[in-house]
Amino acid sequence: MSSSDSLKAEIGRAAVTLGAAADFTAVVERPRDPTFGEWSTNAAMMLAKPLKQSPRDVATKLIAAMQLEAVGISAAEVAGPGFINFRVDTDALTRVLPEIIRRGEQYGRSDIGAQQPVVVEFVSANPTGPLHVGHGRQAALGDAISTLLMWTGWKVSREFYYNDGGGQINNLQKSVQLRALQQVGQDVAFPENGYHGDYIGEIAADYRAQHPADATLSETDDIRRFAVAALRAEQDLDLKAFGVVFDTYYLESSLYTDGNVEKTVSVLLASGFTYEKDGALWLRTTDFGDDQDRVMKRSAEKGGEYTYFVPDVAYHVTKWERGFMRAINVQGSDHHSTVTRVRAGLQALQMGIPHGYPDYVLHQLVTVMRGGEEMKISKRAGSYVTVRDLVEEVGRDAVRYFFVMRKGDSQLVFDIDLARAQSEENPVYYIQMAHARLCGIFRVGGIDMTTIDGALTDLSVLVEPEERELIKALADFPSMLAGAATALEPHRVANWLERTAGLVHTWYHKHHVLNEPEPILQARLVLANATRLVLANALSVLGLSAPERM
RNA sequence: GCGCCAGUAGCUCAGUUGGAUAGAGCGGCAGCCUUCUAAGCUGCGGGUCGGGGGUUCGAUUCCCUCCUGGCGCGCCA
Repeated sequence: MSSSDSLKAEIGRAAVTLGAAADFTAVVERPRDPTFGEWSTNAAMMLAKPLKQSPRDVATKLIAAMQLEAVGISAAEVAGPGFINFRVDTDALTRVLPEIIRRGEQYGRSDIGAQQPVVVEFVSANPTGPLHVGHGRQAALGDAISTLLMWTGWKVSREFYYNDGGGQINNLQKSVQLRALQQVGQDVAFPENGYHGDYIGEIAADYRAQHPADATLSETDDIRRFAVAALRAEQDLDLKAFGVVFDTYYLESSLYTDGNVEKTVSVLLASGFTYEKDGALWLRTTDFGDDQDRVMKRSAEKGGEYTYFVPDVAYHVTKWERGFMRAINVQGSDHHSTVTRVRAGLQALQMGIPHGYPDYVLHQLVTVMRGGEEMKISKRAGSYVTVRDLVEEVGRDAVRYFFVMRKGDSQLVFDIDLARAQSEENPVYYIQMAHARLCGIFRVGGIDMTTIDGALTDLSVLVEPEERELIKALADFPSMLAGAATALEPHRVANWLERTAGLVHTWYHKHHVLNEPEPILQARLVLANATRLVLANALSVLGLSAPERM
């Protein structure tokens, strides 16, 4: 139980003695201005109306009714329109430091998820080209969300869905085939909507070298398999460069071979929500909130195949049947039209899947700037920046940080020149530097940090304002993390890191540790060690390294 | 035309789920290295929170409406 929880409970108890409803719960938060104290509540303003008294009167009575010492409060005062500000005594404040060190890499973890299984699907790029910067944002975001959920007690499975079927794959196969034919001197036209990237020609050359038996370059199945395998291998390298590891790769093609598509179709047919029109099979998704009905199976003139929609629904059925009570899809906002469609398809099955299944985290697309010009991200035009290019140019940590430092809802301009120019004053270096500096204290002092646990140290000497602010930030880490996980918003971790790193630099600059009198030295070593640990934990949540020296 | 997202300092963006005098970084200006890393620190200036209504003790936050930008609206994926 954190100190704010016990304070909240005490406010609630006191409120009931004044006549508040038994289920009254106060809001306790950090006041904006640190001179107001450590905690603040608006309870008196919330109670003013039901109790028919002025907020300030309620506040005064509330304070009188509370047992402040019992919850570590040294002073309480009424402020403004009726806020109550609380001051925490130093002993209660510093109590968190030994706890942080004791829990170490576990500090910040909680069991909100109760070990329930959740699948987080992200990247899910078609194997038709290398991963571009948009995928990079998704990889950083999806990976951080997954880690956040793990930290808050969910059993997380990271999943990559490969669209290795459908028209784009046929397009890929044709593109490779035509490039191969051109390479052996045949005068064949290359379609405008084919894949124009240089990598297509490379794959074509590799195919010819490894399949000498296919002299006429007509084995389309072989070409398709070869091209898909080659691009999957490329994407794996991209992901490896980025440090993202998936638990499962789910192949769209397996939904056909395993019979899941047919099974889903038969259930939908039996549901009564399908109909035929213009020779095609439709699903009445408008019955479930979609803005138009969707084609399941194309008419004979259009090839008679299932649309992407059907295996997509079948895929999400497997998520449910594999035991994932919760599913989160991280996608670019250009796919947002699939949200209601997939949910509608799952509802039409009437198999007890919840209405909001799956959850979606949609992120706005990334605009890439280079040399002051916007680069068009188009796989078919073959002009775009890959994840690997980016990692090689600015480093993995910096790329990851830049992609998660902003809320997914806001558009992200990734100016490559700026990212490189900023590398010396990059926020990620600023944060990592704070960690390295703290490690430096132990290194220079010749002190083994593993011996600093604070269990028997007198921490009451940590009275400087900069120290109290820093300790509060460390104490807030678990609730910040829980909030970020609940909202699926990793950028909150980044914001916390920047703020806390700033507090570290301020403290470091103003107060020394080594060569201070023994009691202060010991107490500050405890603070330094605890801070170092929490910074490292926060960095690891975002998939960033915590260097001990830079 | 309809749907989703966004609009906050010169620029890039936060804003703890409705709280107090709206913040940070960068840029600008002025300072700080015999002291644990100057990859850093301190101070100053900078605002019609897109506009207008509404809800209430209280709105950047919730509702309505308009303006601007991005994305989507296929028998593509």
